Amino acid sequence: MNAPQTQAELQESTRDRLLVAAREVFAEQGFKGATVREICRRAEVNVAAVNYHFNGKEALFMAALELEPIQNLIGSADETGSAEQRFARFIREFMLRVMNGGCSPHSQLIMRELLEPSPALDGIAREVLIPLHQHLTQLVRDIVGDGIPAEEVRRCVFSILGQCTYYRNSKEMNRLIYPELKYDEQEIEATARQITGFSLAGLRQLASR
Amino acid sequence: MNAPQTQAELQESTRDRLLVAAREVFAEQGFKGATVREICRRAEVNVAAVNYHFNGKEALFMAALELEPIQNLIGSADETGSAEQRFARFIREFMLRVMNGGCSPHSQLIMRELLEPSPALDGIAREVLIPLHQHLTQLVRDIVGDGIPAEEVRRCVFSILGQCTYYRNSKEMNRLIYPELKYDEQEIEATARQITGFSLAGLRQLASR
DNA sequence: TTGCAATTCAAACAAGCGTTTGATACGCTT
DNA sequence: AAGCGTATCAAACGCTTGTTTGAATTGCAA
Repeated sequence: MNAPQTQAELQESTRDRLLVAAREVFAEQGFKGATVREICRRAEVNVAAVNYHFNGKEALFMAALELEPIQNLIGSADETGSAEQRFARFIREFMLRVMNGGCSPHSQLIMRELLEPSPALDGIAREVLIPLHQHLTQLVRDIVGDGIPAEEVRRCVFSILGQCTYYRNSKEMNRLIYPELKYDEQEIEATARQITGFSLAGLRQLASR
Repeated sequence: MNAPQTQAELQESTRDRLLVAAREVFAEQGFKGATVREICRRAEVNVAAVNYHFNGKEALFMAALELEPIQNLIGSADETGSAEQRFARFIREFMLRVMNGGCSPHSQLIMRELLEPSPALDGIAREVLIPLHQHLTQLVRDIVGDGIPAEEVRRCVFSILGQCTYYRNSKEMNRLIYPELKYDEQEIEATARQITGFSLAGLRQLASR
């Protein structure tokens, strides 16, 4: 029974190849910029496959999103240690997933969605962004204590997420300004430490008021 | 001689109306998402006007960019006061221009370019982003002193710009998460204070090492 | 008024888009 | 081998895109 049954299971199925290619192209070009023909060319399948296996470009986009990886980041958070330690771990995990140095285009896709709303924005907000904000808000609250107004905590969450996403989103642009900059794992770790240290300084200042 | 000479000067010229509409639509939809027909519809001109007065969509985009306003932000910087005071003023000025609460779509357009590279990216980098980074780098350097390695200063600049751009770029998304959030002038000022305070804490920590 | 260049316009153009079609090939059961 | 549902394919569909065309209109000088 462990012998391959069908040709579809021998070689990676058309459907799966489509999903892989779709994530790449959508991440690079956005929903509008990506074309069905380019996706199919990269997946080496016929254009009609998109409408056969999914139901059009939009449904393919939804399927390509696969929100679980980012959801896992929040769900599987290590709850041990001090608030600051948990915060540092979270930033590191987040950055490793968000920068696509060896990482899947999932995050790139979702990050892109963050600023170029598409038909999938609602679902992403509900399943990823709101939990993300809630998780980060709790982490910040644990650090600054209960004496800080909610809107200040919210702004801190914005400041933290802003730093994280900037590195991802302006990669292309930064390459023009700092051509020598490489985004290897070492640089990502350094970036995570920078964001952690920078943010903790801001949070501690708030906590000490 | 102060009487209006031509009809073109009586009513706003076709060319100018095109530029205004183009800035709006490009800012809202990006270069790829914007359509010539939509721009012309809003400007109430014929579609052929784009290719008559400019030379196609791309040239219209370049003309619509008008980099001066952001360049002015750097050029006309008030150089009085301490480094921290200059930094605070800069963040406030920057945020007021970047959030389009009553502001022209110029900044929105340029900010959009920051993450959705278009044919104009090179020019923008040369004329706006590099001076912006240089200016901010100098401000940071003035605060942290000369003892800090250049790459750490660079990461600080990233952290600061990240905060500034996040508020702009994830406005749409944040409306889904915090529906009650309004981006009036008061909120923008509060945001600028948050970014300033948050960042200064991080910079002071670095300076004290 | 006449003439001329600049401007505007409706219409059409070729190219690209997402999607549909109908035929063909394949894998599996009977 | 025949039959059947699944999967693939080239081709075409209808639509939108940016751009071009050639005629009509306008503004101004002679």
